[in-house]
Amino acid sequence: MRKPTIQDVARAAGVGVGTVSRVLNNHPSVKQATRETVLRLITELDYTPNPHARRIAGGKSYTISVLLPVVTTEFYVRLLDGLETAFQDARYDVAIFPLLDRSRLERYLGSHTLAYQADGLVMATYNLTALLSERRLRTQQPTVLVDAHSDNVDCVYMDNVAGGRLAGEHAATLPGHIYATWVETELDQLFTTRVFEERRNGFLAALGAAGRPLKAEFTSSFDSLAARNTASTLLDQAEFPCVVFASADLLAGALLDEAALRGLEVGRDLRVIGYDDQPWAASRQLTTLHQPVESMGHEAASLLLSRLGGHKGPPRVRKFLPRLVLRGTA
Amino acid sequence: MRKPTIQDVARAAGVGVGTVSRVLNNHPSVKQATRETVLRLITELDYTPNPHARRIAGGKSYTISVLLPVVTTEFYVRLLDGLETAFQDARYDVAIFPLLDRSRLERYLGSHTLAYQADGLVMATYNLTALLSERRLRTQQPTVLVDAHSDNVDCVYMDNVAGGRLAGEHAATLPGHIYATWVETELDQLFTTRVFEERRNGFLAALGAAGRPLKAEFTSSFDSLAARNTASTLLDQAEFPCVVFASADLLAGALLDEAALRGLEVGRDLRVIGYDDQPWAASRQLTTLHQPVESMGHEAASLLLSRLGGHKGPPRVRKFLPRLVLRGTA
DNA sequence: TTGTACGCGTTATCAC
DNA sequence: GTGATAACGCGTACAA
Repeated sequence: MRKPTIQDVARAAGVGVGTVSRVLNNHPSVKQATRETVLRLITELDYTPNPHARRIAGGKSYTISVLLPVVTTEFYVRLLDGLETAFQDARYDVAIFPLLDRSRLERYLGSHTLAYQADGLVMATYNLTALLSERRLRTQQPTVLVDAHSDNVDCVYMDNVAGGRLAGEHAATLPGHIYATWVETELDQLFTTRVFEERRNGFLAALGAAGRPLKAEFTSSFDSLAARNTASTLLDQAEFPCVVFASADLLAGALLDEAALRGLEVGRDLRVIGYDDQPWAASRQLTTLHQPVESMGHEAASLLLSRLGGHKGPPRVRKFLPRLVLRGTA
Repeated sequence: MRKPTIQDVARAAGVGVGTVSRVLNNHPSVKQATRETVLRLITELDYTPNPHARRIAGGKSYTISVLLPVVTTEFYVRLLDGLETAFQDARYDVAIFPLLDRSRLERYLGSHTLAYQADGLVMATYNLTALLSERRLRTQQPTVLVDAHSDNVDCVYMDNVAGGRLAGEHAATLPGHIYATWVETELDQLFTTRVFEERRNGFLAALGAAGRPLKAEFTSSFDSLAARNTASTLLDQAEFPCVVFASADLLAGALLDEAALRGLEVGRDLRVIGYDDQPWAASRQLTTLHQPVESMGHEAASLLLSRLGGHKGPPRVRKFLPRLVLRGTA
């Protein structure tokens, strides 16, 4: 059986194709009753618009390219979730382009994808605008940066300095020595991120303002084994009671594991502040910093969609603040 | 200035649009002279066909979805290179769908991408056919598995057992105790791979056949810090001369670093056999196993394209053999 | 508020 | 071999 087309829906609903199209695109000038009839028949026939036909008729691709580094992280899953939800509501497709390697960026630039496949561009974590603009011939499509800074294009990012500060301010209210663990910035082989540097700056500033010293700090790479080792080293050297700012929940989790092994009472001998609010954080009572990542993705989409809608004006910046979630561990 | 269309090319070349289309699609029935004229004008006008128009006219999406786990690895870069090159030659687009998370698979299934965006499916490393077929309503598109096994669909993969065996056979010819290092199989948080298990099986079989014992083995997670620690531990315990099969070049590299630090003469006191033949392997004289990953990607594309071309018949299996590259370290 | 008809840039099917 | 021309499914201006 053939896939139903807009014609089929129109015929079945006893209206013209124009009306169906208007319903699809949320045109205000459709009578409520008609709209309902059409919508009913759309679901009844299980009709889905053909995106290709739409693109050729509309002269747009209704597609957004998302360039993002390849790191399996809660962060990117949630970011994509926010982006995709918002874009899908606006009937835009999202084409993900994972940057595994510098050569892959070349491939993206070289393919004709760029020219046809994307009305807009979302770049996550890395600001590749310079790289792009020097290579791009004509297609200078609207761009928004996520989790990155720029003076030239719209961008949204998390305020990691503020997050570190929140952690520091809270830590300063707690008794005992203060420790911290950071993540090595080599997130993948090619690029680096500065988020942990920023969290550290905020944290140190807050401690300084409160007149509390940082007893010692430790660095780990971002994997569970290394996290466990770092936790072990820290607990070997620590004087109790103490409070540890683990700048990623992965590190915080390892700390909790190791503490349990040693019979330390978390929340008393050892207090832990995490960062990320991973799904498991609540059940383990982890006090941590929650980041509104989906909202950030949503906002990024809004900014881009407004540009696609013709919005002119200077680059806009949206900063998102993490929120300290107080639970049992600190 | 508007993008040139097939009409513009036809007019400029003094031919009909049909002819231009035939040239584009490599139809044999075009006179050589005409073809050349058309091709010249295509480049002159900088014409690129509109893929959306093509899709609606052709009734196909000319797009292949590639589902792959998110691991920043030489392997996937090269695999994608092989796949994309082959598909682009056949004028197919590649839509990459990184599986960051189980929820993302749901998103893929839920979107209408599946129905419209893909004529075929490539699944790398994980066999998700069961998951897909139970969810899919009608669109049962041709599928090929890469780096995974299946009895029901075409698949291509590297013979890791053979690779381990090659390493073992070579190791057995060398003097000294034999050690090995493996990688923890938790490649990412959700799925696991069995490649190291397979390499180990092959390696042990070869040693057994040669009557050589394996003195000791070590396990590391797949990151440079852990690799370095493992290398250090191994060299602490090893008796020299010895030969180490490092089942990933990352581990082999760490071993070379650590050996240099201790003043060990590689190729004499310590012999190292790696696996992967990373770009840096040649310059460091690393004896290692080279995998024809691009070829594998190319073959996967060929299998899928043949199905799209109407090929019927039982599932085909293509096994690719790694090749031992003898350099200085062993 | 709604229906009709045209156009988008291709491919495919005819005749020539 | 090659040139017209009819689809393909949708958006949209225009008329009603």
